[in-house]
Amino acid sequence: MYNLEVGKGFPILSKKGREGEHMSVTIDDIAKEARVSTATVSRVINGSKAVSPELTRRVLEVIERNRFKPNSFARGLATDKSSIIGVIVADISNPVISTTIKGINHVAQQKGYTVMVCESDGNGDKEQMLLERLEEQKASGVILAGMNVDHNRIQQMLRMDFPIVMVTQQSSDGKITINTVIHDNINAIRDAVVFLHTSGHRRIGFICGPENDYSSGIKRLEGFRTSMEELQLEVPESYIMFGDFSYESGRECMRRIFEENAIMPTAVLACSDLMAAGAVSGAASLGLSVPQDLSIMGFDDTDLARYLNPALSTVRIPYFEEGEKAAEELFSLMESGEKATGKLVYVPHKVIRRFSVRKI
Amino acid sequence: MYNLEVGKGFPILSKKGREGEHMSVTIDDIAKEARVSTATVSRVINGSKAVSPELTRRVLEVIERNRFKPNSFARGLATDKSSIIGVIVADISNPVISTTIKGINHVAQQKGYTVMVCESDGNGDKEQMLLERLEEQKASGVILAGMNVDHNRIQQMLRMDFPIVMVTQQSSDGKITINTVIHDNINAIRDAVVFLHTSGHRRIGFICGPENDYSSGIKRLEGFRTSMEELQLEVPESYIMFGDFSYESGRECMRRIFEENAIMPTAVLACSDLMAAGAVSGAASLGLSVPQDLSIMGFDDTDLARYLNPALSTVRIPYFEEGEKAAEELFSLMESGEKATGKLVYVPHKVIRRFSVRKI
DNA sequence: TTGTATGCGTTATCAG
DNA sequence: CTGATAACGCATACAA
Repeated sequence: MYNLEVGKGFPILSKKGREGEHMSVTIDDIAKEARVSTATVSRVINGSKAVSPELTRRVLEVIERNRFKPNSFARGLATDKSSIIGVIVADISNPVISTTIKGINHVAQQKGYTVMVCESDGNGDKEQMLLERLEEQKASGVILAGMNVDHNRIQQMLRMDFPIVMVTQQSSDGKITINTVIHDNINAIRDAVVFLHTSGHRRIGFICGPENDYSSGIKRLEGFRTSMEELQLEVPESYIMFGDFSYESGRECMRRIFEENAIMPTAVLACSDLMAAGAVSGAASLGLSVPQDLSIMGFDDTDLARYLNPALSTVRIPYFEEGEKAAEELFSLMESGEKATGKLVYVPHKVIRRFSVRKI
Repeated sequence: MYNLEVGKGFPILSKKGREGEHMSVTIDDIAKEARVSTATVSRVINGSKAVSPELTRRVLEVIERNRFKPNSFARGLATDKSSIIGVIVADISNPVISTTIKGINHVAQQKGYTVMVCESDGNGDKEQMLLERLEEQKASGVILAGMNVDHNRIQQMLRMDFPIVMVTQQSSDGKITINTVIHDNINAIRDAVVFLHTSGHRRIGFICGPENDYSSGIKRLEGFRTSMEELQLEVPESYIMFGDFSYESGRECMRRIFEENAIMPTAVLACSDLMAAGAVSGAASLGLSVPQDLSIMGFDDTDLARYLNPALSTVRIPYFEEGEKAAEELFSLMESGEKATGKLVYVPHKVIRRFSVRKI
């Protein structure tokens, strides 16, 4: 029963490989033991075609008993597909990013996929290299989380073997060709401004992201300018400072706002909780206490916002859900076989009132 | 030249697959175009055996020109190895963990490996499932980062196809069979206690991790008890509270220390910066300000420690380096072909003085 | 519904 | 140093 004839005249290898290496059980072993063909085993594994209940039971039993796991290389070789999805990020230890990854992971795991997290350090060449590595690995899809990419790179990416979706940031030329899930930066900032306005603030400073960051830099600044205008509030240019989302830059921007203005704003809106934290610290070192002397508002609603004293009023971006949706988009693309449909999905934000902004 | 005879009588397939699918260039294409055998191409790709300069040049040129990337499935099938290493963590958005992952990633990337990050949510079954998934993927090795595992599970793990190393936490039965890289919890806590003692504190409270956490719970408590004893300092049991490393638990523990003690400690040492942050907040809500009324010290030296006001004195654990070393250990295991050697490597800690502890 | 026989792209063995 | 070719384990078109 174990020696099915092989019609080619070469010797049958015994089950153990060259040097007693750990040979794992294969679909052939299962087939023989269950007295069916490998095709049948394959069918029950993949549920691809109907198999009689009797055989199904028998096969399943043998699979179970031998703890058979299909070899993913062989499977990949045969199908040209893997069950891995890649995620490229600039910095995995950034809380916003890791929360997004968590969301991606959550749905990927449910779908039986594993995610490969790759860090680019914000380096374009490295990013390209990782994309290629992912292509070698035959990733079924990839998600770019928090990456700032321009139109040229988008075009290159569209040529990859897998669908790509962006999350948290969108392509910088406005033409979204790659599917993207994102929060509405303009309206999120507008809502923050309105919140400040409602609290009685009229002179509002702004600590911005870098100018070369489309979604989180340019867009948010645009949101700030237009909403201030709508409210008919004036904004001296010296009320606007460009940081880089870091704590230190928040501190520095605060200092410059203080130094460059005879009349200080009564509130400062920062584009990340981290910069807001820096701003609070900077204000303190300038002898200003928050919120008595100055109100400060953050953005993101990372855990940090709650840990600070005073706890930060901020706008919550649901990064976990954003990651989940991105993964869902990716899977739907993978299922439809399309590289990109240009779909853009938004995730809702929400102003969170805590103690760093006071009513005046 | 393109039609090498095939001696078996079946038709030669044309290069395009069934439906104009994206067929990628294979080693055969390269071999034909460079007028050599696939074996030779394989040799130059892997540098496995000497190939004449002339052929090497020719092959390389063709590879370059066609942007040939070996198919990792085929390669894996032939070698039974992948260039994937798995990392299992409980919570990817925990800063301590993500920093460790960053370190792992750093060396893995250099070595040409990609890492697969899997989240277990601290769930044992899920952890087992992920381990099996990694086995299916033929991961070359896996790192357990910050996972609390007991002896039984270690034994199971040793049966996996790949070497495993633990980082940040060690096996809970003291017998280290799995290679691990870790910081010295006992001495780190001792150094913190000595720091407090040197600053004049004699009544010291302790906010501990959970009792079922071997490395970060039990060990640190042990460090606290023995070092207090060495210093001949008394510790009422009501000075010791068990948290779970969260901000909220830090707050709660602080409250209980306050409620359960007529004579308050002058300093409280928390086993994570996060709990220390909670403790600061808890103290504030009790009318105690830090460090005037009470000194509080953290552990880990996450970024949060610097962001807080007052900035936390704490003990720095170099998690990034710890991750790097773990990866290095894993690679050395992979190279030697051993599953485990029981090696234990320590990473140095350091007390960081900031402003949450005052001299008395 | 089930079985047979390839092909998938590499590596590695074994001859030259 | 080089070439021919048998695995590697699975999926699937084609037969039965």
